[in-house]
Amino acid sequence: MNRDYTKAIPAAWKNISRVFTALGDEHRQRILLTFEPGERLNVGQIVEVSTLSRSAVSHHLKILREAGVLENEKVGKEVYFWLNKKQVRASLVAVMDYLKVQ
Amino acid sequence: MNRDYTKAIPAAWKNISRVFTALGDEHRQRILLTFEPGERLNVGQIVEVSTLSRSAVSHHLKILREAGVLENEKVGKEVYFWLNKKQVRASLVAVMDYLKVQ
DNA sequence: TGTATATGTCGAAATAATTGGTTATATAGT
DNA sequence: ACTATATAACCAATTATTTCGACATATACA
Repeated sequence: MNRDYTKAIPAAWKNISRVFTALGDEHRQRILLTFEPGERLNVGQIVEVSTLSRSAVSHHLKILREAGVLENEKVGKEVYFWLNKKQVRASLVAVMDYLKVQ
Repeated sequence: MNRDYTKAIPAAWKNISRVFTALGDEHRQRILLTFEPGERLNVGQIVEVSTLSRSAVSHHLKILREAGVLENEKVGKEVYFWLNKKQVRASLVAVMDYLKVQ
């Protein structure tokens, strides 16, 4: 029984766990599932197929970006987003390691 | 670009994604990290090392149980919880498959 | 430089989740 | 049967998140 975890959560876990916060919202899940493998989409395209306002989409994209789930790059006026496969895989594997589930 | 996902989320994904909702809360993460590999803890033990009230802990345990992250069994007066390793691993692997990140 | 377009940010209101006291149920021991 | 203990369920208050309009910034093009 690890009593320490009631007070402090290890830094390594904290970085990993942001993925869960990011993916724990249905709107953000919908955004993620909108991407086809390898595809890059700009904010306007995501807003277009979303039921949310532009600023709400922007908010969710920020959370996904800060969690490392999405990467982005500005190209001219537009900002393109894409799935950071490496980061997502690494986070999920790290969680499995941490919880010793493999 | 998958436009369908803006309206409906596939059932398969929905089941998987409950894990994220469950693990997206820091209190629930703390509870999970309290378990040592293979360990079973009853509610009283978890409350004892938690900063939350008994009813709050009970609530979080319910969410973790409904997401399939924890399993439980009543033994006498006590209810013991343990990590459902198989389920957690399966969910995380399914997410990786779904997002084609491997 | 002026205008149109794309996106981000801020703040207040709406919405949802969390919390803990209270009550209910079930079990074990006397 | 009665009492004590463990836990779950319910509900109201608090707290956190989400949402969207309005404003700000940055780029492209005439």
